[in-house]
Amino acid sequence: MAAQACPISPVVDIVFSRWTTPILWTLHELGRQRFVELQRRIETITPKVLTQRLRQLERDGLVVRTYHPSVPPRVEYEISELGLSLAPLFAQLAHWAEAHLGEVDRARSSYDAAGRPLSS
Amino acid sequence: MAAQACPISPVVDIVFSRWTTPILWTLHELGRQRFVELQRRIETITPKVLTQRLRQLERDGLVVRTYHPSVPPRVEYEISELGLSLAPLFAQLAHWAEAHLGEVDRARSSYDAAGRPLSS
DNA sequence: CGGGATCCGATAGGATACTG
DNA sequence: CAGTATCCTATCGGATCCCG
Repeated sequence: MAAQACPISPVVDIVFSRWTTPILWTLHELGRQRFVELQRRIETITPKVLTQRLRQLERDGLVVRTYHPSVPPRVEYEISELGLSLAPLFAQLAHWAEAHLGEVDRARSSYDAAGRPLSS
Repeated sequence: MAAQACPISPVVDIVFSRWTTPILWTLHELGRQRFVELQRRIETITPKVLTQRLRQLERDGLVVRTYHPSVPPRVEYEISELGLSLAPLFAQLAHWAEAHLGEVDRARSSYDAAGRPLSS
């Protein structure tokens, strides 16, 4: 479902699909966590969607799921080795954000200010 | 529409929303291009969606649109200065892809091979 | 607790025209 | 050429209930 002629599309689909960044970020910052903890951290996500995304991340090898058979059951999620290899990438992303997000905001303001005459 | 507790979500929304990577990549690799050229390069995108994404990228200041009033009209798109600042990020992404995409594939295979007993 | 099952509405995005 | 307009579908994601 990606777009050709772009070698990074596959990675983007894997790493930057919906909700994956908050999940990976949370796991990276706060370490191993249980399902409810993740749900509370991310706040706006529903259990259903969280499960979907966690399964996908687990399948892609970015996250490790550990099941503890007990009563009540306990399941913990943590970043895998492979997931950790994304850290520098995320760091650079954060750096870009800090450096250039203001410019984006300004660009938007000026774009919205000029009432797009669709030419010129 | 982003998720809290994750400082890079805003950037992801801007840079890695659907179709933006192929568009930015194409413009970056092949330089200034007209609408149809982009459409042909990306192949699977429809004119409507291409317009939407280009407008968004233009609004965010990542792409510059130049309108040449002539018959037939000519419109050209190119990466902006701000868009160019993403280059190292894309390079690192490509690098990560080359280094780790194989592991993702293997993880998927092994996940699919084991018929998920949902415990263990 | 950690989900799965089901229903359901919103919306992104494809297909197919048509125009300045 | 560079889009816009219209229609229509598919997928996403929210809400709710339930189960081991």
